[in-house]
Amino acid sequence: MVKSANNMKEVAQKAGVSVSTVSRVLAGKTYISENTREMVENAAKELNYRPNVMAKGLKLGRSNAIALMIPSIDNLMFPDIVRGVEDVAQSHNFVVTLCNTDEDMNKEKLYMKKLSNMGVDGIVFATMRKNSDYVRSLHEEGFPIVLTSRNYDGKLDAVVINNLLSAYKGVSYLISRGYKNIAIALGDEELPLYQKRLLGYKKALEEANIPYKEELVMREVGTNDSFYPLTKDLLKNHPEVDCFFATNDIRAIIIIRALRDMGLRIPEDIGVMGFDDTQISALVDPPLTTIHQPLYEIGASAAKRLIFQIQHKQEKGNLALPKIEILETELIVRKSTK
Amino acid sequence: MVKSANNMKEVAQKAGVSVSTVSRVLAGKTYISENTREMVENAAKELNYRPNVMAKGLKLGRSNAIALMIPSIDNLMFPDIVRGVEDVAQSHNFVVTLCNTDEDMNKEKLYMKKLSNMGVDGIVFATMRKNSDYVRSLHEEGFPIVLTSRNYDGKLDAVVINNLLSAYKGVSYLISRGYKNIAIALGDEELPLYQKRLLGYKKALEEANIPYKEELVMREVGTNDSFYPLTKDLLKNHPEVDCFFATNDIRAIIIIRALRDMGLRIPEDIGVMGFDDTQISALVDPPLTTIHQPLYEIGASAAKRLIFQIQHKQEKGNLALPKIEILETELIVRKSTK
DNA sequence: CTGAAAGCGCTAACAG
DNA sequence: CTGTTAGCGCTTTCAG
Repeated sequence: MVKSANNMKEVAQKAGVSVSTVSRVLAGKTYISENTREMVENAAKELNYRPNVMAKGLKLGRSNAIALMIPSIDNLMFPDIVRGVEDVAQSHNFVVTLCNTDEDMNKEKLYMKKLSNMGVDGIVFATMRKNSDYVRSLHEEGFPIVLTSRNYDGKLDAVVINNLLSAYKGVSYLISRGYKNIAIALGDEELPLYQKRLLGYKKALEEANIPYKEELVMREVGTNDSFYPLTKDLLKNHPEVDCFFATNDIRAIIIIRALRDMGLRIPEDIGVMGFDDTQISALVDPPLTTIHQPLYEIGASAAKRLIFQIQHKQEKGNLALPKIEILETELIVRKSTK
Repeated sequence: MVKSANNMKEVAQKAGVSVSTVSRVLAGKTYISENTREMVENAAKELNYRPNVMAKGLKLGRSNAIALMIPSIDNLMFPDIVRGVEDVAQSHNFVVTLCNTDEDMNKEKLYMKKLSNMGVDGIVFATMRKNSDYVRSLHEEGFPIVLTSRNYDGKLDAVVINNLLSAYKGVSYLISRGYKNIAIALGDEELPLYQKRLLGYKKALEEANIPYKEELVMREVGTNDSFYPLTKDLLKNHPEVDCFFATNDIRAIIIIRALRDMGLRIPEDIGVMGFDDTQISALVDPPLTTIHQPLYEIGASAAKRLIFQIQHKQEKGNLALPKIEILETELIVRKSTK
């Protein structure tokens, strides 16, 4: 195999100095005579020297890479989070490895096994679940980890939103607009974020003295698409429903489709509210009234915190105490509610 | 700093054998007595041994990672391509580093500098431009590279679609539906793919004996948003226009918005066709008639080819001759045309 | 200010 | 079948 034939040794030879000198000028931390510095820099440039990432990493005990675990980049929640992560990673001279897990724990474990020992210096998990113990034990070994969006318990760093409050704000708004019989479309209830959104919904109803009815809670069976029949069924049994609070934008879109196929107009006949404010929500018809999550900032903050932990560990030998960062959401009123 | 304290040496000690033996059983290629194999495997399991990616990479001269350069993951063209790349990478035991370049050559060069020497074993570029000479020279050094979507010239591997033919098919369909005055919304004309789509448009017109009119060509100024005023202006000056052929879906959506704001109904009053068939095109109103690009397959094929080249180089010492792979597109008729 | 030497963790001859 | 040894390319003492 043709070797890359481009290393410090060659630069050293060309410049007529030792490898250690080359290392020193390229690191640029210590004083070097102006003369040799120039020689080395020229030699490096002429040979188009590019440092060997692996060698450096092996020696220094770090890779300058972080990983980001997400369910799937196809889910419109994640492109913005990824951008946030990558932008701050880049500005700190880190590179990011993207891992799509499809919510498959085995896939995730495989990735972690491959990456945890020098593959990356830390991991952002947007995939945390109740039983992700392998994540916790990796953290206990002292491996830098930051959670986003999902489960968190105070033991690990996390950057999240206040789901209860956000749902509460949304549903309160609906009530303030005169809606009285609001159904809710829930996601995977194993995830605390959906439990919290349900709680927020309940709280808003309670505060308005609207009785909570279990029958108005739509629970996903399998995929998002299940909300299509669910919506039709619900409305058949409860024609009094005048609004749907969907716990994400895709569900809102599916509900709208079902409603339209029943001959209903949005928002004239019935209202629909989304959650997340992903890229599509402004583009669909009608543009969605929804709760904006600062996705980019979530990614950016998570990466910042992760890199902080990586450096902390590098310098002090251990991780800093975990911190939960809560970012603000915002109600975005568009055209899917009256 | 607390070292990860988990290496072959420890496993070897615990198992009472030498490091090379550990290496051998863990590699699993050569015969080892059943006895020691078991000892080693147990020791490894008990110590939760995870191989050091960097050490292995340095020794073997490969990282088992590939990079993917894209303009931005926010652009809905790319999530599917990324999934395609990652799925095949994963199945070949590679990991993928995602690089958002924002079409910024300096950012891209920085990434390449950082990744080219052992950072990754090869790169998929979805960002190729006329003047991306640094990509070509990296390739000439023998570095595995595959292009997608953009420029290509036969010197580098590429997986693409036939843009001319696809546009031709699309516009021919429009003509067959009775549209006679079709405007076109072009993208960055430095990119051959848009030149080709224009050519396809022209060819379809020509074949139908419809004269090509330069005035019906809308050229982007700055961002996609420029098509909003552009559309209004065009229609003011050319009220005879009965259809817009947009060279991507986002542009189609913006045009639709402009048209609606002028009081026009789609498709009753005027038609709009998109291109790409990204995730949103089925979700917007009206759902877009568009040209489907097999985005996932593009990513998957590119990754396959890249890994092939990496292995070829590994085994034979040089790259295989470049190959251009052309994937099929498909006309998707939805509701934005009559 | 600079060179020699050791070693990060792993694999691959080379012996035996 | 297994141990010893060298070395991947780099950084970092330790001398000088």
